[in-house]
Amino acid sequence: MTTQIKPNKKEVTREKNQKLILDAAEQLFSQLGYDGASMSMVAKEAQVPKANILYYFKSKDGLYESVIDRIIANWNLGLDNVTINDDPATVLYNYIKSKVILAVNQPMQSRLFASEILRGAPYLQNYFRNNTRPWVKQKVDVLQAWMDADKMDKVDPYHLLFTIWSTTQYYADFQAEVLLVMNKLEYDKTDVAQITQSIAHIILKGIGLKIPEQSET
Amino acid sequence: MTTQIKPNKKEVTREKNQKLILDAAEQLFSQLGYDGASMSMVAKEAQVPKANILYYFKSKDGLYESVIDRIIANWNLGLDNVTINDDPATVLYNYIKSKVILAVNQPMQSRLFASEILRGAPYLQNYFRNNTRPWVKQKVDVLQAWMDADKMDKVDPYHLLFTIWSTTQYYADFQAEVLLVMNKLEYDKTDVAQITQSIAHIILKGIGLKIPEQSET
DNA sequence: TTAGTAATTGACCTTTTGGTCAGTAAAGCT
DNA sequence: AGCTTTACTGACCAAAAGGTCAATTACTAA
Repeated sequence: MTTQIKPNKKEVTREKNQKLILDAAEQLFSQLGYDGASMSMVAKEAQVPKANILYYFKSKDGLYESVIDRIIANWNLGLDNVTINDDPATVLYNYIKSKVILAVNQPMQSRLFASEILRGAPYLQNYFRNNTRPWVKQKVDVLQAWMDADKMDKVDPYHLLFTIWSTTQYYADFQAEVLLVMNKLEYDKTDVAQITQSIAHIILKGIGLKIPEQSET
Repeated sequence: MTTQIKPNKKEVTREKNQKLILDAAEQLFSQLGYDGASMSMVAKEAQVPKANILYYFKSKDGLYESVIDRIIANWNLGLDNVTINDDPATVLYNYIKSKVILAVNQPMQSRLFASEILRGAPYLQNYFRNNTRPWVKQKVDVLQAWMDADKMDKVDPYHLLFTIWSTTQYYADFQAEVLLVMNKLEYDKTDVAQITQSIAHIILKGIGLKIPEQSET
């Protein structure tokens, strides 16, 4: 006899409504920024009374924080379990590729983070301090080891990471500019490959590596 | 006998006050974004009555537009007068260097543009269409000519430009993140050189060029 | 000087903002 | 079923937003 988990209607509807609200808030915050999006807009978008949002999330700040927390929870920084024994070219190529795919297909979250950082990252400070910084430190060590072993050029590993982040995120955060300059209405399917190829070519060759053979998916 | 330009006290004070207001607005908009900065904050910062701002600039939109216009007026896209006969390495190295210096020393304007683009560039659309796009087209042609002449690797010239823009601007727009990750309080004097060197190394080598000999300033 | 015009601003207005709260509805429990 | 507790929400609020305007204060030109 399996232990039946109590359905608990209350929790179910609460979770459902919270998801509705968080989805709407995420979209609006990423589109309009913290100050640009209002509680009533979120309420309207989520088709939920405004007071309900306040009931769940206490305040606008609370809602915003919850949105950020949820993104972080699903946020994979990538490059997991990289070791000195891995092949730098393969690892970095895949990292670039995955970041470009993310930037083109799911720009919202990147933009939310971007607008948050632009304002001094009031809500992300702890995240950067406690998560990103140690994560970076670890990758930097691996990069340094690769350099010491002459597997790649000696460049500042921090700036190398920033280079990868900036070039890839650019296509999400500055999408409007990219499209205007290139005179396009939206990214098309060939763009992901084109962008990945260009960035990977420049960065990998730039640190003395070769683009690895394409692995079929 | 030199033609004496009429002092015209009215114009003088108007210009002086407008500068005061625009300076304050530029700072606040770049710090807090369009929605985050209010007219009364600008008034307080500029030490001018709020109604005065409205008198000069008609509306918040008008003020914002004037701020952007002024930045654009002083905005030098760089890479002027580049021709096929120039040396790609020198030209691109100097471009990267000047952009890094700008990013580190005057991040405000870059951030204002960034937050504008993040929101879909409502006020910059025309600028991108009428100025940036043709400017880019011209540089792209030169880059393409260099590639055709085998002076550098064949990569998509648009994405090459985006790569330069993204990597350099990153240090202005995402300064908060960079500093947090690197555990610094602010950029120091060595950073400009360090950043320039890292970016130039990766990008120039990445497109088959060599960093030119340092020219003394 | 002085009339005419433009510049300036304190007081005021409407709308929207984030947020509260008292009352109602809906579970949950025995 | 009936009682308790939690979930919900319409109505409301003070503060702040952007913006107007009538009255006052400069300037300028004759």
